[in-house]
Amino acid sequence: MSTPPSSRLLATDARLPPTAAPPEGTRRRILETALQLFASRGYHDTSIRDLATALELRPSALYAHFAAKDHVLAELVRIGHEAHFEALETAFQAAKPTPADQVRALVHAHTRVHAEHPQLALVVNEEFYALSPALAAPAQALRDRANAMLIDAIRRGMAQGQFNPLHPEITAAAIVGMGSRIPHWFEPAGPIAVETLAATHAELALRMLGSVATA
Amino acid sequence: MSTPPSSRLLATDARLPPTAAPPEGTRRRILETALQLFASRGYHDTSIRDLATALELRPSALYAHFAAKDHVLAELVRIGHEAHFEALETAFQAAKPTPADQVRALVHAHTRVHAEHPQLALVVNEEFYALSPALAAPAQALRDRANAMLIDAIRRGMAQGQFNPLHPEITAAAIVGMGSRIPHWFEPAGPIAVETLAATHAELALRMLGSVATA
Amino acid sequence: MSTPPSSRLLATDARLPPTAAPPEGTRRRILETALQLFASRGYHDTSIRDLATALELRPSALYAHFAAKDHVLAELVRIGHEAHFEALETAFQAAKPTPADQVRALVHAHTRVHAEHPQLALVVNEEFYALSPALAAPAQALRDRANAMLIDAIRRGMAQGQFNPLHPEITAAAIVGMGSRIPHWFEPAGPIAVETLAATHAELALRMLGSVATA
Amino acid sequence: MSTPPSSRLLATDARLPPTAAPPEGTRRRILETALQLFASRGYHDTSIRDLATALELRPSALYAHFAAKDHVLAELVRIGHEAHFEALETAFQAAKPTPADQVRALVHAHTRVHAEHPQLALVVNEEFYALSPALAAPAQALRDRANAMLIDAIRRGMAQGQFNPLHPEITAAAIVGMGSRIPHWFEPAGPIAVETLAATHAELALRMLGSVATA
DNA sequence: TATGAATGAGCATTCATTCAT
DNA sequence: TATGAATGAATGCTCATTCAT
Repeated sequence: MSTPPSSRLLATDARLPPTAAPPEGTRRRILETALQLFASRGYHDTSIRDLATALELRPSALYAHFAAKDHVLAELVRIGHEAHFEALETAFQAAKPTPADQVRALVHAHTRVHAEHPQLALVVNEEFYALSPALAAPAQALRDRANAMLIDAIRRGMAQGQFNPLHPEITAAAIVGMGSRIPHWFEPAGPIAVETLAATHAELALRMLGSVATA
Repeated sequence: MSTPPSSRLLATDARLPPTAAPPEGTRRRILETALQLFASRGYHDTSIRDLATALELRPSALYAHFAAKDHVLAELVRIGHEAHFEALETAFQAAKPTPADQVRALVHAHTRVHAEHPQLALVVNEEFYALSPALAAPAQALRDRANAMLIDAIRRGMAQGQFNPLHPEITAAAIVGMGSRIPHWFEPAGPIAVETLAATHAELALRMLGSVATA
Repeated sequence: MSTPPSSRLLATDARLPPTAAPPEGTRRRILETALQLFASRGYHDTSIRDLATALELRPSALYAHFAAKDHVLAELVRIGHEAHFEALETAFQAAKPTPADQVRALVHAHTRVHAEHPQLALVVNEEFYALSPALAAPAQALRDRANAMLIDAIRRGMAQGQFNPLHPEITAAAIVGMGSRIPHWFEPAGPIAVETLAATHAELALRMLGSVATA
Repeated sequence: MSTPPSSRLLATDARLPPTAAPPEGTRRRILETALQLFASRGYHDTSIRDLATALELRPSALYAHFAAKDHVLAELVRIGHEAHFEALETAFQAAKPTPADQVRALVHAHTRVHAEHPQLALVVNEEFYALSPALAAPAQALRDRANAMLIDAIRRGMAQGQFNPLHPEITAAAIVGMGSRIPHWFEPAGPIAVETLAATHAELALRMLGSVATA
């Protein structure tokens, strides 16, 4: 028998993004607490009992709010993807219509969402695979649309001679990946401000793309 | 009751790196099979019975080779870290002693290891947290040393005026993170060659650092 | 492979003493059935499955009532010690305040408890060691207090010249031991009445002490 | 999860009586080590692995010496009963042919055996029930013959008007029981000498029988 | 004699879930 | 909405024992 594992992520409070969030009440409390637990110990290592204990509720009480354990995860994944997609869409629409500004806006928003909601980002990115295809489908659709926005901007930048990536697919994957890694090292209460991180990631993306405006 | 989740990673064979690998025999077969299962379904969603079934062995037989389930994971994590560290050290020593060449060599090696052993990379990066601190300690030490090699090269490049990163910490995290993301999107049997990926990541890293030689 | 062992004790019903007993319900049924099984086959040779089968319950149902197998034993040991201690205290208070009468009352009560609850006596005396120190502590404290009552009466009898034991410690151990042995040979449904046994043990104790009143 | 239980008996070395003992060698070492473990933790709580570990042997090695786990216990029980019976027989034959002297001799020997071999006495008396009837039979026969020797002496003493027990069966059980209790409280290295204990128990027996010589 | 690897049954316990209240 | 009691399947692991070497 071994000592219990260390936690994956120790952020103090697991907030749900205001938009796309469910109303106040027990259902919301369940989601917030599940977010905390799934982020720190993983979906499969969190039992319904653990969740109920943290909520000061009996396990059976949860079934008045969610049909099954994986529906709780599915709802968190849905919320995370919707908040992410809305943030990207809003940023994109507010950006000047040049590829560089659009990429900057998209990466900035992408980074903010990950830095401001690290637990949700972790659960969305790393526990996603625990969902059955049916439950994962809506989220996957949003994910594909978000990726398409970035890739489209990159293509236009290349077509206009503004971007000069070494390899567009690899570069796009690397840019998106910067966001996914945030919960693993970035501390919201640490020395780096979220805005600094977002701005830096945006400029890094342009450097990676060989943007003529930046080079 | 939901349909079973889709697999996280569907690579055909889970190879162990030749160096730092255990000798042939049942112990080795257990590690290879566990690697496959842990990579595709996660440590917590793989039972000893699943592992035994895949090995055509009885569950109790595993305990003649490993003291407990988490010792299997710990061994995989150890092997992964040792292979990674050795690859980086070898590449570093073979590189010309300029910061740019050293960064290029380190990122190239880092990328190769992740692309050639995606299951091991996934388990090492994403199931690491399931280990107790005691079992995780040796791997953590190697990880810290590997990170230090890259950060040291970056610092020297900055001191010599060769690198001009927007923010060294954020940039270092982004460079290292490119490797960690590989198993999530890169397919060894796909259209991009490992060598292309490694070379591209290396050049991307120099762009991110604002390397004068590349800019 | 050998034939199964014979039972240690085959009394028909395992009753719990009315005082210090838990209320009716499943928890009580578990204790009564566990008492029967622990007495006849021993704690370590009784599995949770055996217990559940005898109760016509599934093993997992027991865990709604007791945290672990050893908590069932600990509760039985607690009940046994409390009933024993209460019986001794009551008998002591009702006795005339002479050492001889007090010893007679204590040994009489001690004997009755063992003869009327042989399964509980057996479990308390012979499975006690299977408990961890923490779970055994409360019972041990009561045991010490009960022993002290007898030893104190013996000392006073000696001081008053009423008892003339060959060796007080050995004699006290022998007197107490008469009770512990009861479940091993005495049959409540047999030819000797409980009252006869208790009265005889009381007089035997006085003989052993060389009581002047009896000699 | 509970802390491990305390040991039932903590005597330093578990010796086998010289008579009826097996020859030197591994078989003997197994018996001695098993005696120690069975006495301190009980037969059912001692695994073949525990035994092998204590012997610095592999579990499978034990099967070259004993057919099964319960054969080890059966052999210990046999040795214990033979040593006990021989001691009683020798003492009886050396005693003067009066009932009082015979009882004195029998109780003296009975006590010595229990005090000098407390682990064996414990295992013989308390783990006996773990044996199947077939394996227990030879020991049971010796036990019955030993009891008969004492009861016979008591009957003769009564017939000759030398004993005046309150109740012969109860008194006989109490006398025999003094021996069985010894391992539970008597410490060979403690302040009471074995000879003192044996002599005291012998005189206590005569007091209990209302022996005219002693009264 | 002793070993290492394996077996098949069994262990205590936990799992997600149900259901009458 | 929430509970207490229960379920049936599964969990990681240990058991006594076997057997080829």
